[in-house]
Parts: sequence; structure tokens; C-alpha cells
Amino acid sequence: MPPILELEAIRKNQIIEAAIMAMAEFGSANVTMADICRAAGLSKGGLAHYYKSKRELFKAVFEEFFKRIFVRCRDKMAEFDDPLEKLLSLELLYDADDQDAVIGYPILFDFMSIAVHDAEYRQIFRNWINNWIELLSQALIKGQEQGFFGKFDPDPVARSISAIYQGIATRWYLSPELHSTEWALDTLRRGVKGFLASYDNKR
Amino acid sequence: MPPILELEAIRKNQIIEAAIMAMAEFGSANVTMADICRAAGLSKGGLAHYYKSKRELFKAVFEEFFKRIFVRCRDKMAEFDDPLEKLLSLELLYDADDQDAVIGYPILFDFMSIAVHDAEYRQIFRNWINNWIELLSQALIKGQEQGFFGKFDPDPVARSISAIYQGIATRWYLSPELHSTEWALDTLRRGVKGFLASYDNKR
DNA sequence: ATATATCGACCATTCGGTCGGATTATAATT
DNA sequence: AATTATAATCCGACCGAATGGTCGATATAT
Repeated sequence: MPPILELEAIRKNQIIEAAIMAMAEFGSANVTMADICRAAGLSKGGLAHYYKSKRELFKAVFEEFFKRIFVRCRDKMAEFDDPLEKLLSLELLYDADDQDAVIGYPILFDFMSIAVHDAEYRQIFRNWINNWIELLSQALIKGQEQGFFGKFDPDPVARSISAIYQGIATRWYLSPELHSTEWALDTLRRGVKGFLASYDNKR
Repeated sequence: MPPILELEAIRKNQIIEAAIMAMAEFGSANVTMADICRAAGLSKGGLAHYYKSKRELFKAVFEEFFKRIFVRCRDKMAEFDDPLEKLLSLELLYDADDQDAVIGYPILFDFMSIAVHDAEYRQIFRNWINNWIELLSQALIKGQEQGFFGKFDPDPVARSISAIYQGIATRWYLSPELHSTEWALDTLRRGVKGFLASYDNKR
């Protein structure tokens, strides 16, 4: 009988948490199960009781982590009312003091490099992106209704803005000496505003 | 005595070529030396004669491949005279029929995920980016001299444009069903033009 | 004869996963 | 209450497979 009713949920959480840290530290390609066991304070067999294979664990880690980042960003965006401010509100993605950001990029890079060769991972990536797109689209539609933005199909525009976010992040994270947070934020503002302005009715 | 004087160069080239293909196919984390040997038509010992370790070979592969892509893009950009056209000329980066592009992204993703945990790789990344920045900066400066662009420091602006290129590429490559080449090219044009327009003297 | 080039068997190590057994806490039984 | 039964949780030694690198032997061209 289970000693505590929610033990499974507790253990799984503890394992995922440890795996996130270990994967971020060593890289998904280099972490061993032993690393993760150590970080989780469990033995090999103990961990195996909850996650039957490395692949299954990795999938759970990636999905959990993406969800976490997304929820944080959604909440942050909800703090703003102005549509443009919403679109520019995800500055936490370029915050070197933010643990989720600092840990998140190693995980994201690893994830993408695996996804290249793994259709199941690509599906996870697509779903994740689609969440972002929906979020950004809502702000875009609101901006159109209020007459701030021009006329366009919100979906591809949301994808463009999302891509700009990611491009900036890549540079900001991998080469911070030459891509400061100020540069990232300035690029974001000019990029997004400029992109939207391209739909304004002037020509 | 070497049977042919340039044998070493020939063999190294042959090995790098094989490694590029194998790494792109299986992913850097999964390729084995045996894979690369097979692709190169050499034995383990034969390959070891030219590259003493896997790490050394990988470094050579990444550097060679980055150089190749860069040279192609530089030449392409040189075909155009108009500064804005130069900045938008790298459409080959979103060409699904271009072998270098199709093979290049798996390699780039792998490289970045390794670079996260490897200072030497980050240095290679920085150097590579700096090449792009110089290239883009030249076009920007030319555009400023000709009065097409506003007044700004070309270096950070070049970094922004370069980041936009990369952000689009990430989505285009990993989720082509939802990010068509047309979307990529449209995003590029609007993104770059809009970004530059943000420096025009209106306010 | 000599230096280079190539081969492939071999070695040491690492790692993911398994499995029998120990442990623990509840449930059932006496 | 004490004892036994049961089912879950957890341990860590062990195994087999894979892999990077080595090395002595062989071949080739000067």
C-alpha cells in the first residue's frame, strides 16, 4: 500500500525537477541516469519505478518544462491591457537573473537538436509553438479591434513575432558579451513595432 | 612517403564531407565514429590517422561547414547592389531544395546545443556571427551613405537583422507545415524593413 | 630501406536497463 | 492488540551492448 496517497505525484515531481537541473547542467546528450538519480536522491531502481526508460523521462521533462515557461509567460502577458504592451511583455525571456530563463535555454536548445531527428519531439514543438501563437493572436486581434493595428491574418503575424522572440533569445543566450539584455529588448521593440507597422495602410 | 602530395588534404576533405552527412543524418549526439568511417570509406585506424579524436573531428566539421555556408551567402549578397536587396538576399537560407540549407540546420542545432556547455564552441559561434555582422554592416553602412537608411550604429542593427534571420529559420526548419517558405520570406522582408524603418526620422 | 598510410582486432569504459530481494506501511485476521 | 498478509516502494549489484581509442601488423610508394 502506498504510504502517502500522493506519493507518486510527489516522487515524479521530484524526479522531473532533478532531471531539469541535471539536463541543464550537463546537456541532454551527456546526462546519465546516474546523474539524475543522484540529483533526485533516488536509486536506479527507485527511479525506474516511476519512469521506465530514459526516453520516457526526457519526454516528461521537456513537456513539463515547456508548460511551466508558457504558463509564466501567459500570466505575465495577462498583467497588461494594451495589446502592444502585451506583445512586448515577455522581457523575462531575456532576464539573466531569471532561473527559468537561464535553465530554460539549455533545455530548449537540446530539445530542438533532438527534435530534428525525432518526429514525436517535433510534434511537441509544434504544439508548444501553437500555444504561443494563440496567446499572441489574442493580443493581435484585440489590437485590431481597437484600431491600433492594421488589417492582417493574426496567425502568421503571431508566428513572425514569436520567431523574432526566439531569434533574439538565441543570440542573447549564446553570446551575451555581444548581445546585451538592452540590445535584446531594443531589438524586440523595434522588431515587433516595425513588423506591425508594415501592415499599416500607407504604401 | 606520401603516395600523392596532397593526399592529406584530400583525405581530410573526404572525412569532413562524410562526417557532415553522417552528423546531419543521425545527429551529433548519436553518430558514431564507425558511422563516419563507413561514410568516408575508411577504417577506424585510417580515420584516426587524420583526426586523433572525435572532438577534434567535430570541431573541424563545424568550422568547415560554417565557413562554407558563410562563403555562399557572402557571394550571394555580392550579386546585389542595392543595400536593402543585399540585406534580403539570403533567401537560400529558406530554400528546402538547397542541400546546404537542409543539411545545415541539423548541424547548426547540434552545434548550438553543444555550445551551451562548451566555451570553445561558444567562441566559434561568436566568431561566425561576427562574420555575418561584418557582412551585414557593410550593406547597412552603404545604405546610410546613400541616404536610404536612417542614422544608427550599424553593429547592433546588423546583429538584430541576423537574429531575425535565425529566428525565422528555426521555425521554418522545425515546423515547415505551419511555417512555409512564403511565410519565412514575408516575415524576413517585413521584419527587416520594419526594423530599419524604426530608425527613420519620424517620431 | 624508410616513412607514410591503412587496416581491423582488441581493450577498457560507460551506461541503460533488469531483477531478486529488502523495506515499509497499510489491511486483514486472530 | 498482536500478528500476519499484501502490495507498494526502493535498493544496488549485475549484465549486455555499444563505443572511442589503441596498437601491432601490413601495404604502398619513394
